[in-house]
This record gives sequence, C-alpha cells and structure tokens, in this order.
Amino acid sequence: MTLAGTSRPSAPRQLAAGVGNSNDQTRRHNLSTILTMLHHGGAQTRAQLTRRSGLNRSTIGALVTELADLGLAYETEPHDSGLVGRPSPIVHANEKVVAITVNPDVDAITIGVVGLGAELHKRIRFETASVPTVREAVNVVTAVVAGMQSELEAQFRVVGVGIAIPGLVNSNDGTVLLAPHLGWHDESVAGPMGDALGYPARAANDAGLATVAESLFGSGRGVSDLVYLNGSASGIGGGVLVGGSMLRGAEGFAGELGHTLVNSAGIRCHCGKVGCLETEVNLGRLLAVLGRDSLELDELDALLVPTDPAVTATPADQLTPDVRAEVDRQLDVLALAIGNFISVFNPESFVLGGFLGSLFAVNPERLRAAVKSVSFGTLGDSVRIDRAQLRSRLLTIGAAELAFAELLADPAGTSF
Amino acid sequence: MTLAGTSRPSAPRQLAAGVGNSNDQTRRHNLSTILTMLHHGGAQTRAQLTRRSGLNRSTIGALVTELADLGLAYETEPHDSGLVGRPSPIVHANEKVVAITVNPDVDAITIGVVGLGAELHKRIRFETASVPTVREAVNVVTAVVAGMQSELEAQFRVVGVGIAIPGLVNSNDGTVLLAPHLGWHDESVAGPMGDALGYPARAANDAGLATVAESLFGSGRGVSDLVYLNGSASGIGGGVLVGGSMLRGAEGFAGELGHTLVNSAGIRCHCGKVGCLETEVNLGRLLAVLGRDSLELDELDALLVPTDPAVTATPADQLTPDVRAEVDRQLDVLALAIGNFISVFNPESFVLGGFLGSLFAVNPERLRAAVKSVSFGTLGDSVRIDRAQLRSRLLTIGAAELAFAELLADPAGTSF
DNA sequence: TCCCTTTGTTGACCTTTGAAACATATACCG
DNA sequence: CGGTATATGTTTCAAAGGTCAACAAAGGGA
Repeated sequence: MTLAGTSRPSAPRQLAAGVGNSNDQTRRHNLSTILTMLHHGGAQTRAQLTRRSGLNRSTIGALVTELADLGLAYETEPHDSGLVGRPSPIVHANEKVVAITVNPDVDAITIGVVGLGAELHKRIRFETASVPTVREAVNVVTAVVAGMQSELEAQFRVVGVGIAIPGLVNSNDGTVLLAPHLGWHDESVAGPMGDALGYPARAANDAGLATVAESLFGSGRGVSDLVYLNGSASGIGGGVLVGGSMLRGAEGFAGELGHTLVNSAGIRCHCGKVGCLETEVNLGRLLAVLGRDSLELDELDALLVPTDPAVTATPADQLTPDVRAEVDRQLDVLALAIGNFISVFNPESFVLGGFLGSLFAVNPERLRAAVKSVSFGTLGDSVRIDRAQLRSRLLTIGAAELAFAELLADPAGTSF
Repeated sequence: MTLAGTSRPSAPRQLAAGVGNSNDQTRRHNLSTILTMLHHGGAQTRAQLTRRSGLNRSTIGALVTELADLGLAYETEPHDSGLVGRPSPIVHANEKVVAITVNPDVDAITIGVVGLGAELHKRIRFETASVPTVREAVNVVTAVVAGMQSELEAQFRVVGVGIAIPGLVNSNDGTVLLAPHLGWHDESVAGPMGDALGYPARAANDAGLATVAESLFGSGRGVSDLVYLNGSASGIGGGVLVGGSMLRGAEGFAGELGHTLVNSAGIRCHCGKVGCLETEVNLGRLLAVLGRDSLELDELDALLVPTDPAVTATPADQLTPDVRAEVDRQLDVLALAIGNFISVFNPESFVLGGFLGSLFAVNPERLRAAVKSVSFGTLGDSVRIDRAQLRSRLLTIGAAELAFAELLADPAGTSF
C-alpha cells in the first residue's frame, strides 16, 4: 500500500493508511504516496517513481494519469538522459495548485502564495501600525487576498490556507491558546480566517512548521529524526521530527524546547519556570553587549560571522572581548540544552535557525566540541549540527505544508 | 487497510503499511490489525472486531478463519450477553503462542514464557553468583530453556525471544552498546542468544520495553502519548510513547530521561554530565536517610506509603523529619524533570515505576502540585500522573512484546 | 541498419473487500 | 408459547485494485 516495505529498504517512509476498504483505500494511499513524492521530492520520471514506490509500472501509469486528470500533476517531455532505453516522461506536481499562507507578527502580516513543490509564487508583507488583533489580521488578509482574487482565479487553484502562529496553538481546531507577543489568548483563528477567505484554513505553531519546512526542503532533507531550534527576538521555539513526523503531543503543544531547564540558578522566565533556555540564550543579551537596540539577522551575521567561509571561527580580534565572552557563554549554554535533547531524542541532526544560526556560525567548532563534552556518553559525537537554510521563506513554506496536508493525504478526496 | 479512519475516530490507531501490492499487502495489514487487537485488547466478539476495525462482517469472518488456521487465534461459545440478535462468538488470541523472555540483571537472570494476550505462563529466576557475562547469560538461558524443552514443544509454540537489557541497546541488530551495571560493552547479545536457542531473538532497552508494557497492559492503557519513568537501584530509565509508538531516535537510544539536567549545581553523573535527574533522585540517598543498605521495593512501600488508601499522604508523624525532607526534596526535583518533559512532549500522562512509584505514593499531591508550579503555563494542570501497575511482570511482558512484534506485523508471514 | 535495453501501454488474471440475500440465534411481547 | 424484531454469521457475486506478461515505442551502441 505504501512505498516503504521490508523488501525495499531504500524506499522513503510513508504515513499510516486509513480504514478498511481495500479498493478505495489502497488507491487513496497510493495516490497520496505519489503526489507526496512529487511535492517533497521534486519532479521526477515515471521510471523513478516506479523504482522508489515499489509499485508496478502499470500502476504508476494509472496513478499518474489520475493525478493529471485531477489537475494535480502534469508530464513533460523526457530529458536527454543519455541512457539506453525508452525515455521516461518527467512528472511534476502542479505548482499552480497553491496554498495561501499567513504569518502574523508584531509589526506586519506576511501573506504568501505557495504552489506544490514549495514553489513560492508571491509574497506580500503588510506592515501594521500596531500589533494586530485576530480580527485585524483576518481583515488584512481578506483585503490582500481580495486584491489578488482575479489573479488567483485565473492562474491558480487554491486548496487552503495555512497560518503560522508564534505561540501555543491547538492545531486540531486552529485555536490559539496563547501567543504572548501578539497578545492573543484563547482565540479561534483558523475558523474566522477560513470563513472570511472561503477556503479551509488551519493554524499551527510557527516553530513546528519551520521544522517541517527545514526537514523537507532545507537542511534536514532526508533526515527523519531531527531537532530544530529557532531563536528570535521573542524567544526560542523548536520542533522535533520523530521518525519523519512532527512531535505533536496529546494537545499539540509539544516541542516547547525553549522552556527546558539549563540553569537552576537562572532567572524566572515569563512561562513561570526558572532557568529556561530562552532566558539564558537570548538575543537581547547579545544586543546588549553589541550596544544595539535591535538588529536584523543579516546585520547580526555581518557583525559576527566570518566572511571567509574557509575560516571556521571569527578571529578573536574582530570581536571585542565582551562580545566574544557573551557569544561563548551562549554557545556553551546552548550546548547544554542540545546535550539534554540528545539524551531525550537521540536525533540524527540539529538544525539551528534565527539568531541561533548566527551564533552557531560565529564559532561552529566551539558548539560542536561543547556538545560532545556535555552529551550522554558518546551520543554527542555522531550528531550533526547545521544551520537552517530556508531563511526568509521558512515560515511561508511551512505554513503551506499545513494547507497542503489534507490534499496530500487524499488527492482524490473532496474536490478542491 | 487499517482500523483507524477519518470516518471512524474511535477506532484504534495502527501502524503504517508496507509496500505496493494491494492483494497481499491489504490482507497482511488486516490480519496484523485483527491479531494486534486481540493481543492488546483481549478476547472479544467478532461483532466487536467488526465495529472496531470498520471492516465488513464477511471480511472479519475470513480474517478470523485465517488466523485460526494459522493457529494464532481460536473462537469460543458466545457469552450470554443478554442482548437481542444472534450471539457472536468470542475470538481469542492463542495464548499457547509464546515468547521466551530474558531479563539479565546483576544478581539473577529471569526467564519467562509469555503467551499472546500477555499471559504469563511461567517465570524462572535464576540467581547468579556474580554479575553474568553475555556468554554466561546465554548459557544459563540455554540450560533453563533446555529444561523446559519438552514442555515447550508439547504445549506451546515459541515464536521468538525478547531480551530486556538495562543499558543502551541498538535494537536493530540486538547489540549492547553499554550496560554499565552488567559490565557489558559493545557486545552482540541477540545474535548469540538466538543462535543458542534456535529462535529469532531481539534485544532492547528495559525501560523502553517497560514503557510499552505499561502503555498496553498497565496504567497507560489507551493512552498514546505518555512518558514512563522508572527508578531502580541502578538509576532512572524511561521511555516515551509518541502517538502510540515508542520514541526510538536515530540510533535507537532515545529516552534516556534520567540524564537530563535538573540541577546545574549538582554532582557529576557517571554519564559525564552534571546534575542529571538520576543523581538527584536516587534510591541510594533515600536508603541513606532510612539507614538501610538495600531494600526490596515492597519493603520500601511498607516503610513509606500510607496503608490506608483513603489517606493520600503519609501522616508526618509516621516518618522522621529527615526521611520526610529527603522524600520531599526528591519529589520536588522529580517535579522539575516532569515539568521539563511536559514542555518537550506535552504527554497525556506520566507513569512512574520502581522506587519512583513508591516516592509518588508517599505523597501524590505534593508531586502533582509541584508539577503544576514548575510547568510551562497551564500545561501541567491537565497531565495525569499515575503509578505503574505491572510491577514484577513489567519487564517480562515488555520483552515478550519485542518477540511478538514480527508476528503481529505479519501474522501469515514466515511460518513460526 | 540491426540489436539491445528500458519503459509505456494494454488486456487478462488474481486477490481482496463489500454488499446483498439468506440463515441463524437470541430477546421481546402479546 | 409462538410470532416479530434485531443482530450476526454465511454464502455468493460484483467491483476495484494491482500485478504480470506480451507487445509497442524510443533511444543508444556497434
């Protein structure tokens, strides 16, 4: 029914299937499988799909035809592969099938249009005078989408809306339990947004979506067990990929990695605990030693990170001792947290985003060495640590994934 | 293909299916589903299987017949249910289909015979003069099994061997990376054991197996997101159930929950880190204030835990102030760790085993209150905390699950 | 140009499930 | 006590999916 089988260890891992019916269910699962392969793995030949799925040539032919009929995929002329044998046509996920993404922040709301294959068609950043309320966010998005309506109708097929929220979200019903920086508290977001736009909408925590995005299209490609840690002005968020799927927890609040203990003698965190990672590894403290009020990430990189890629660590003389000391302190604390996560998750790799990425880039070797020294036994030796790749596209692509989820699970389902 | 479907939310969650072929694969999956339901959910009527699986009456009939033909299930006369309609026969997993379980410890090796449905047929505790080596363990088990051979052949069908190891195990190949208390280091265990016994053998970490056992047959029944913490003389082990399946990690070493930070000013742990949970919450410290060298768990309970079940906390005058203070300190530290795990996993419940269970039973309300006060926001309010139920059967049943895994995944596969 | 390799296409075949009709066994009710 | 309603097992048959084998197509290599 799926791709991955005991007899075919190289095939990608797939999601669980649904209920009884063989006919319907089998086909649904295989359609889902193929479309997901195209979306996450990019365009590929029918022959590749055949090999990777473990399904029969004939079946792949039928499935691709059905996906094409559904308008979800299309085929193009074969490449000049140079190999013997009949050339195999290239199958593409239809990038005109799009998700609308919404990313509310304290000073702006970013709206995106993302196609299958993570194709970023369009992005609009709408600056707000003040921190938006839910109602304001809905209004802004409705207005922006209304402005694009004719273009959307003419060129695209919208399958849904994905909303990335910087806070605690119950992703089952799209309710925000608490988004401290937005001041949102116990509010339904996905419901009103979906009603206003006329498309099904889903909301989830931004760090979790970022994890998904990096794991599918960024530094974590091909990795099924990874921990993503993102540092922003508002704190440290994270997400955990376990066996290829997001760690959600009973209520969908798992992965609050910024709120784990790193210093018993630390200060009290806004979350109520003491010595949380996000109180110790903190952009504010970094800015303080840099003598700055605020900073864009690119500026931070320019200030801290060695420009010569051959140089792994910034020469000490480029940074003042204060800055150097603070960076090192934060790296060491971060290592402590990573050491904890290694004991707990034994992941294949860590991906660091936001200012954690900059911090890491200042001196990757210090962090790697520190992680080794504070890890359970030798577990820290084999773990990979990378900087996030997607940067500004991260949340937009992550949110799109949320909107695509239903389509990918059942491509022939309720017609979009 | 499975049980759980969007249209049938109450159906149990199932594992992912295998590769392409519909015919073979569909049947395999459904057989697996039904046998798993019988094994984990106990004997039930065909009508119940029909409802819970979402499959058709006819299909269930065929599947049950096939399982019966395979010798994995049998039917008995219907109960006098008192309901209208034709009575439905009761289907049982065949408890004569057994796993041999092995649980090596510092002073003894426990060997068990466990049938489907977690039926404990037999258990033998073989005391060893000294800490056994792998070779000695294999010899002991071989001898014990040889002694039971005629009985096994006459009454049972052995499908495999499950070995629970107190240490780091690569459960893919059954190799022990490190079992400090046994002094085992980088040794293959499942291989030699399986060869000696002539059955397929698998090995895994004991705490992980305990987690599985409690989640299926103990305090965690029906819970798909739980954290299990076990305290023994050798430290604190744990396991995490995520969405119904064990958190394994990239190399199978996830869940070393005893080695997460709880006190930055703590002592160095044997694992190389500082301030680990298992150095702070520790049976040795408890024994020290009790003035004892060693203690069986039952004795500990008798000393600490209120006998009257209506009393939630031991009256202060039953414990000396020293003991009381140490118990409270350990409970508070444990709460800190649980608070961390809540941030990370957002589980539905925690299950506490070993001396952690006793500690909890001394004063459940103190732990619950402390957890609330050190949890991320209100996440600590809804989490359930229970004491483990399976006690002495825990590891035997957990290890059996390991041996049953292959059979459950493909009941009609390679004939056992 | 001919052969080989690989892949798409087509139709026959096998397997599985589900649905319907029928059979069976119990409770309920007068 | 017998008829009716209800629920479930059983049997038969149709629908649907996938595989397989044979054939066709398209390119490389000699």
